[in-house]
Amino acid sequence: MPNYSIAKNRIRASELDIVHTVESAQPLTFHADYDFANGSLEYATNFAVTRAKFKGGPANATVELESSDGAREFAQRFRLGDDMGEIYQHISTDASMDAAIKRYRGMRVTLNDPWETTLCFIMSQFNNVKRIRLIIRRFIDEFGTPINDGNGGPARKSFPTSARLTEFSEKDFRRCGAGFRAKYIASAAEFCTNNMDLYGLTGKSYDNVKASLMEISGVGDKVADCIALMGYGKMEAFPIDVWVKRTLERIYFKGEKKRPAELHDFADERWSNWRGYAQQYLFHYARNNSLYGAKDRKLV
DNA sequence: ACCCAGGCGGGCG
DNA sequence: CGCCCGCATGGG
Repeated sequence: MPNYSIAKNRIRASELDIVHTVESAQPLTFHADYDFANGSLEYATNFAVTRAKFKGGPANATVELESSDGAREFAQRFRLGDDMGEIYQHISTDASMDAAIKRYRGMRVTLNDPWETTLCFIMSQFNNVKRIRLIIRRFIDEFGTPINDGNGGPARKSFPTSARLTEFSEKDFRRCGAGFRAKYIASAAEFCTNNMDLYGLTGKSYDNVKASLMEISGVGDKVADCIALMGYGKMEAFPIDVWVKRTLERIYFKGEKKRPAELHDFADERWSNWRGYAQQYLFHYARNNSLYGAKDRKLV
């Protein structure tokens, strides 16, 4: 039985919780607008605007798109083809994971444009989610190209391509609040336009993709894993940020400090090829629980 | 005021 | 290799 179905502009999907998905700090949510009162999401992609309205509970969600054009892309972007039952079975290895899954059931890892993902996660280093959103929005405002959504709605701009950003300089990026990351972004935009084809990496192995990404200045182990996971759909990727590190140490190592390499090995063994999903649930769980040092928060 | 944030590159031992 | 440091900036 398929995990979702599309009929014209209506999508039915099991295990899709849009709220937790947009709150879990993935590239799409760094600039998409979600209206909590209406249960509607709006985002720009591929020079088109997609508007979606969500109905029903997360267990059996219905998504109504403004037009049928974006349906296939929506399904791809929210990974509706994933068998969440199978995934949960793989990653529910203990009481902590069970709790995270129970609380955030239906939260998806999203699949985003590789360059968009690269820029967002270069921006993420030594930064916080709220400020990443702020800076990314400024980048879209400043450097994005206007989209005619044919609806008379609020103006939208496309996410600036790497080629587009080569028309600007480190100084311009700094003006958007990128700070010391501005030089990485200038370098990455140039490199990804002239030296590396990010879109040519699709279909390569996780190890291959990650190694290539790490050739980009400003992309290290953690950021490369984020891009592999959310820009290429590599579920073997396990990004270890401060939240995930703290949480793993706390839950599985009695609070002892562990080096990333050891935590990578631990995750590989424990969650096998679905560790990307395990990571996203751990990350979101940690960020929303004071137990792990988080302050109370709603949407950031 | 002080502290932290989805880390990284470079320099040192 | 591993370790340590500085880094821009806005919000709690």
